[in-house]
Amino acid sequence: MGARLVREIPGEPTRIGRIVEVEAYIGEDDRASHARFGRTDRNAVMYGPPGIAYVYLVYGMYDCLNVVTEAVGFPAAVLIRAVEPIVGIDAMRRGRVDHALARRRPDGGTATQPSPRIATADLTRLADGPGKLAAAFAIGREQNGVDLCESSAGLWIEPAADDDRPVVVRATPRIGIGYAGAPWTDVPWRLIDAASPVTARARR
DNA sequence: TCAAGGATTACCT
DNA sequence: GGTAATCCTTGAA
Repeated sequence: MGARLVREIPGEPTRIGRIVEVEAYIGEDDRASHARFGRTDRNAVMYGPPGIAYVYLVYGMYDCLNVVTEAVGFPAAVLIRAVEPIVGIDAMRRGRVDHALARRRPDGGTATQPSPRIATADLTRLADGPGKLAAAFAIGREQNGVDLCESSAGLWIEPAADDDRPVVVRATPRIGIGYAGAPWTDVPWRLIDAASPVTARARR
């Protein structure tokens, strides 16, 4: 929380965002975790070393970025749910629009497809969800398995700057995991920076 | 092989 | 506040 997510793509401006919302998924016992069925092709990186990106597709249309945590052999990860845009705002907007365009079906007839209506004007809504964040930072499953502790893959995480605003942590239940059942639907493993304008509309 | 459903979002009422 | 969109992964057959 408060750390900086950095994205470097050749020919594009650098993107930097301050992490203000995350969720933790811890072990095979956690019925909300992708590791709940044990090791599979999809979740394999969760069983590897910490500091690695785990990127997966949700609902057939959005990618989500996680950071693997814990020791080798123990599956755990932190889902990055929202960032405050700091650097590369226009590139983030472009990422959102590009994602929306890619989602459109080819127009087979005369019907006009509406242009993507992406609310890119409001900075607090540019990357305020896991799918939006991945689109804004041009992150996809190609980044699954990259080392987030070094810069060679063009995607990494840095500590907060010394003069960054301190994080005010608020913990709540995780979002969208009703299938997990009690007690997993209630454990407060979602963390929010309560002082961030990005999380001001956060549920609960 | 098959059917079910999802760590979300945008758009509608 | 409700729900469609959309593709993969998963467990079961």
